[in-house]
Amino acid sequence: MNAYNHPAIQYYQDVSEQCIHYLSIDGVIFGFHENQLKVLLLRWKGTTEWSLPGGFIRKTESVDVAAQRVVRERTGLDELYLQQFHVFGEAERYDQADTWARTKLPIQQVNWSERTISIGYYALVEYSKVVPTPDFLTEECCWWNVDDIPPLLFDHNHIVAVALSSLRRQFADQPISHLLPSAFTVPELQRLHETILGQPLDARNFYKKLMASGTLERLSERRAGTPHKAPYLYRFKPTDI
Amino acid sequence: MNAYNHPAIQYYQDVSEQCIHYLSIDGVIFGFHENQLKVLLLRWKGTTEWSLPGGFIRKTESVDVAAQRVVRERTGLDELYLQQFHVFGEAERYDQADTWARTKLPIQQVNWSERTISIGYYALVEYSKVVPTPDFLTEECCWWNVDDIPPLLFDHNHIVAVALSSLRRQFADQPISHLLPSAFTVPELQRLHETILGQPLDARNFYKKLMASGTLERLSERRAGTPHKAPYLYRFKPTDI
DNA sequence: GCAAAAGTGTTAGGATTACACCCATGT
DNA sequence: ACATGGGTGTAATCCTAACACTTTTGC
Repeated sequence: MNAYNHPAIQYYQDVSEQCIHYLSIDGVIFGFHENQLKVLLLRWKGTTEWSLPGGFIRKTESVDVAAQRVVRERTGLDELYLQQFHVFGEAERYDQADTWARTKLPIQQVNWSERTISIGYYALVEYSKVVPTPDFLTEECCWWNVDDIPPLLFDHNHIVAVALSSLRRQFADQPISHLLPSAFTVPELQRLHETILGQPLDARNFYKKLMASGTLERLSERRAGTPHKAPYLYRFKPTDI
Repeated sequence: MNAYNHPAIQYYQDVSEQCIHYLSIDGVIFGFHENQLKVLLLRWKGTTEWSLPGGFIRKTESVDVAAQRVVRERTGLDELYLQQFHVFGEAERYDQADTWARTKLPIQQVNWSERTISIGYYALVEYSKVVPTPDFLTEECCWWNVDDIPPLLFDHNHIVAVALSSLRRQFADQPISHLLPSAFTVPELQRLHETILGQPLDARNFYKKLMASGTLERLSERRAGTPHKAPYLYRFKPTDI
């Protein structure tokens, strides 16, 4: 394949015609597995360089819909907890020449050296339901522990950091349901909160506060297949509105 | 003046060349005066229609800088507390035909019927320092009590509502200095907080909490020229970072 | 002097934190 | 039996909310 029929060229031509210039979406897709908060990253074809998934907004498409599209294409998931959290609008967000060189795209061919404003969204998804799927510019899509993220392309390390702090602020005082399956145990929820907060929590106080919130209901089953005492399963009460 | 030399035409031509398409900034400029939270609005030429101030982003300009520019041009102020709070990106945010008719612009002449994504910023400014200045499409710029805002052009009533709730959330638990002069009295600060929260506060508890925060220092002067007992002036301690 | 606002301390209640033991299960 | 994690109550502390009187000043 030479630079002239590189799939990026057709893609950027289509984007150029159909999408809004200078504007993009970056998605920080959070999952939770084995007591680790994870983020979905993409490895670019023929490189060892990683980035967040992203995309562009069609000229008549709602921004939220575009963000959903981005996340859906990488995860296969449709019903999403999706939250706009920041616009990254600096005139020089990163070293463009360096970054495009690292992607190994024949970017000279596509007139896409303009500056980009990016709208950051984060998604909270159920890890086990995700089918990580690379796009046509990338050859690998997989989960990374947020604590072990390598240096990313563009300013994506910064975007992840802002997403994480937004997530922490937003859920400072409410239980997070979206990263777990609909039925879960209290200790599982506690591990999730501990991971996001980055500090251990007292099991008794956690349990008490949770019950006081009145949003949980205990199911009749317990979590099977574990060693030791089988914990009860709970779910969030359906909100009847 | 006919439609062909309407200043809007030249403006939109310039914007079209120099600025990013489909993207704009709307500014919710908050002030505080006579125990009322106020917002700066513009009345469009030859109409009784009001809107928020707004503007466009130059192709190589940081979004924050563009927002500063918008606010500076309407207020004359340069050092601003400015906060990005939401992106309004719905595909159909308002009835375009209706809105453009209400502006009485010869908008058929300017090819500007495209959809717009708007980045919302709010600014907290010192009321007395503002020189409200209309732009070339508007003939009046003045303060409105947030509680008395008329039906605005575009979806600007919605934007104000979101700005206000962001402001309340953001300052749920910290004193707001930016809407008052640098030296102020505790009762003045209390009125401000009461106005933003929409509920009365207990003076003793307010005072205690404020002092406990350790961020205030009492000046030697008192507020002169008031009837009754002269209150002490305070200021926020300069943060030595 | 009197009306109006400023300035301040104490107490009660609610929420948060700290802390320890028994239970169920798989090995 | 024992190792491992689950499940739960009580007491101390801190924070928040309620509440009233004296001081100052202009009129």
